[in-house]
Amino acid sequence: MPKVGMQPIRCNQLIQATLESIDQVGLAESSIAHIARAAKLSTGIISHYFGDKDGLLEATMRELLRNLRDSVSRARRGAKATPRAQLRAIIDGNFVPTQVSSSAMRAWLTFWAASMHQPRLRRLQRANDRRLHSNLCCQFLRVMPLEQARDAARGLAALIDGLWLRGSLQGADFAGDKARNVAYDYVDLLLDRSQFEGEPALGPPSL
Amino acid sequence: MPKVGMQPIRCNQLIQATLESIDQVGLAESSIAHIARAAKLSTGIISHYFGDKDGLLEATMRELLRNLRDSVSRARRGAKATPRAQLRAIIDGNFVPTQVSSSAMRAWLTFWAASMHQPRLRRLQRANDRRLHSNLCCQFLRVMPLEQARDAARGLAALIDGLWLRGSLQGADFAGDKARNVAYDYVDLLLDRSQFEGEPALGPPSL
Amino acid sequence: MPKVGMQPIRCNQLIQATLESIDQVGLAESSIAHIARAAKLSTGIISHYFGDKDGLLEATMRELLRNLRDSVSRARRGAKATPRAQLRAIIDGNFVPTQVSSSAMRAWLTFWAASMHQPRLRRLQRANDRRLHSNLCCQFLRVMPLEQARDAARGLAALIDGLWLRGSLQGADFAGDKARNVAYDYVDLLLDRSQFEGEPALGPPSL
Amino acid sequence: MPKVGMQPIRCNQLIQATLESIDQVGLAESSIAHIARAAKLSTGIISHYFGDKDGLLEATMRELLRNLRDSVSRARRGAKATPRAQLRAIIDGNFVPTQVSSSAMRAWLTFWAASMHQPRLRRLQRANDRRLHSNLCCQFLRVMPLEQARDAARGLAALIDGLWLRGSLQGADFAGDKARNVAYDYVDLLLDRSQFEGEPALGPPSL
DNA sequence: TATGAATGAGTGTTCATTCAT
DNA sequence: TATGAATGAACACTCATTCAT
Repeated sequence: MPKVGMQPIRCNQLIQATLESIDQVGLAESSIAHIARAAKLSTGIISHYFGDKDGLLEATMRELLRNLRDSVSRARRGAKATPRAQLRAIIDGNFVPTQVSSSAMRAWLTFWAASMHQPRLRRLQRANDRRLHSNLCCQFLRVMPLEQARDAARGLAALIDGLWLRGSLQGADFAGDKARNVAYDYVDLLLDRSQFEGEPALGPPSL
Repeated sequence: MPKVGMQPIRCNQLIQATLESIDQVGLAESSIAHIARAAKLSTGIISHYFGDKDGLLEATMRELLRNLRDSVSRARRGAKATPRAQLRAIIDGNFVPTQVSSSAMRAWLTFWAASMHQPRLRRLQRANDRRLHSNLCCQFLRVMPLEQARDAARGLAALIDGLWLRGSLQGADFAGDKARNVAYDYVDLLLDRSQFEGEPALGPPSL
Repeated sequence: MPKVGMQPIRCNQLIQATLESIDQVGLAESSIAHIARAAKLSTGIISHYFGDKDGLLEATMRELLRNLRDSVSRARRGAKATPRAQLRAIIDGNFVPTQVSSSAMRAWLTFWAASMHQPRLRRLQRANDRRLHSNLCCQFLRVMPLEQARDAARGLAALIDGLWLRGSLQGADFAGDKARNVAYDYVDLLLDRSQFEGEPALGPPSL
Repeated sequence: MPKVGMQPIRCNQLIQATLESIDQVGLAESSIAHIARAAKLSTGIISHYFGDKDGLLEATMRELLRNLRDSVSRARRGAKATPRAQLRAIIDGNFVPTQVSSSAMRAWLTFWAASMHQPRLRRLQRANDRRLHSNLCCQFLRVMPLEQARDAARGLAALIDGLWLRGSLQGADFAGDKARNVAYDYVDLLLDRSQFEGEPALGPPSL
């Protein structure tokens, strides 16, 4: 019998090495040889487990997305059920230290750019995007009408992405707290106006 | 036959071909041969005018930045001097149709990503970034204290970038109007709170 | 669990898979992985039984040659002892259905080509070639002088090979009957002339 | 202006190097690097002129076919118009020294084998095959009925191919004269029987 | 006996760059 | 000024082979 159960170990090794390589030299310079060297494995192992380079990149992006999803889920579970608390939790999930490390943010920007011309990556990005929008919209809908909620979700999603984008363009590790506060503040502005001006869309504005 | 005065014509031809190529196949697939073919020129001409490929890319990014700067300047000159009008003008300049064409936005995201690991491009991106932040901060400072103004500028800059980012990730041409309105609304929220809550930082709140 | 007595079973499995792979995708594309997959075995087993890929190929060619030899022997044993009958039997042995299947003929042409630059295969091919020539020559010698018999054998051997070659270059299964008749006819022409013109080389022309 | 008119020179250099490489180490070992080295050119030049390796191989096979076609045409033009003379001329064209050099014959067998699984090469081989058959058939038709002529053509074509095949499997340069005589003899046998036995298919048997 | 994980040399191909014209 | 022929290093990927289990 062959060495068994290595698959998840090797896959993770290679995905981490890919993230490391993208962080350090960028996707364009992240040759298979470079990644394999970073993982202290041979080049052949990549096709063995991922078929080809695109397979590894896709798996790496999936890992990134899964981490984010988990991070947001965890934050939301730990928060109260009010719209404000839930929205803050979503923001928290997006700005926990693991997500705002220089390495993670660079990977995000890299995959965003790559997804423009790679259908597989694109699909992943779109699905993630829709989930974020839908999560935000859901919460806003509890306190404002549909059209307003959509715009609020669009704005908050853009703000989060924009904060990330700017984070990834800074070399040093990014001031996650500062970013989070900017987003918190935006949520407050949106919710406070809603409470002040209009009627909640569904039920009482139990903020 | 040594034709003279071809330089600006050729340079522009090549820059436009680069943008076209990035739009259509992405930076990774934009080989010199591909760009030269799109420009209907030979490969050799690129080193002739730009030294090497990086030179062409840098020139292309400069062109992009110049266009944006011009667009913002034009919008601001046509606007009233109030903070709100100036902020809206900056937003307008960022969302005029030429800036929110699919082609332009893809180029932006591409260069953002590339600038992470290319010092030359990075410097350009940072300078542009600082100018936007400073422009926004300047206006916010007229109606709020420094710390608040900085956060407001940070937030608005992030929102603008985020709206662009999301625009470039959509295949079709991007709903510039919708995006602009989201940004307008954010400005309004920020300014209105400031007017309501506190004293303007400098002079009367002549909004 | 060490199963015993698997060797001949596994060897045959692998040889058949090799022939199948050569038939379907050609020798150039017949990687060890491809062959092992066709045999529903692992790649490692090949070196276990045959040392390396060349060993497997050699064994496969030997199998091919043994089949042909057996086929000819069987046909000759079932035929009368006259030169004409024996020559026809040799032809029959070369054109029985198992030998003229598309799969077998493609394998033959493949190994012929490979044998040009692989000493081991070459030796096998030469030995086989000599046996055919000698068998044919032997029969012709009974009815014509040495020099003539040699030329006749050379011609008939070439005709048989040529019919095979053309068969293997046709995609569909090859018209063995047609081919056999062409060869029969050639034998008749050679023998009839000999009977008509000259004295047999050895003994009476008991055709 | 660039160095001009190099294309035919380089193409021919590369085709000759391909033949040389196939002769010396076989197709399987004829890597692009090996061929380029033999041509004293760089590897990149092959894609420059032929697109890829398959393009070069196809061009090489075309060259081989063109040489054969020319050789046969030349021989036929220099021969009398009688069926026998024309058939001998076709044989001559197939066995002139350039065609029966070790190098040429090995290339033939190589391409025959390769054509089994490469549609492009296959098409070339089939076209060539049909031309030979049609040429032979045409001549036989002048002295025998259609069905007989077809079989005669099939037989002679197979004999020619078989003689070549056997030639290519011999290491040393091949006895073209001997081979030619065997084929001549076959033609004589076929024509003489026809003259003796039956009526010519078309017109008087002006052999 | 049999597996398949792992290797790394080798392949075809692409590409930025150079340079003679 | 402009070309495109030519280079050769770098790339992703394949593969026969080895070996721990």
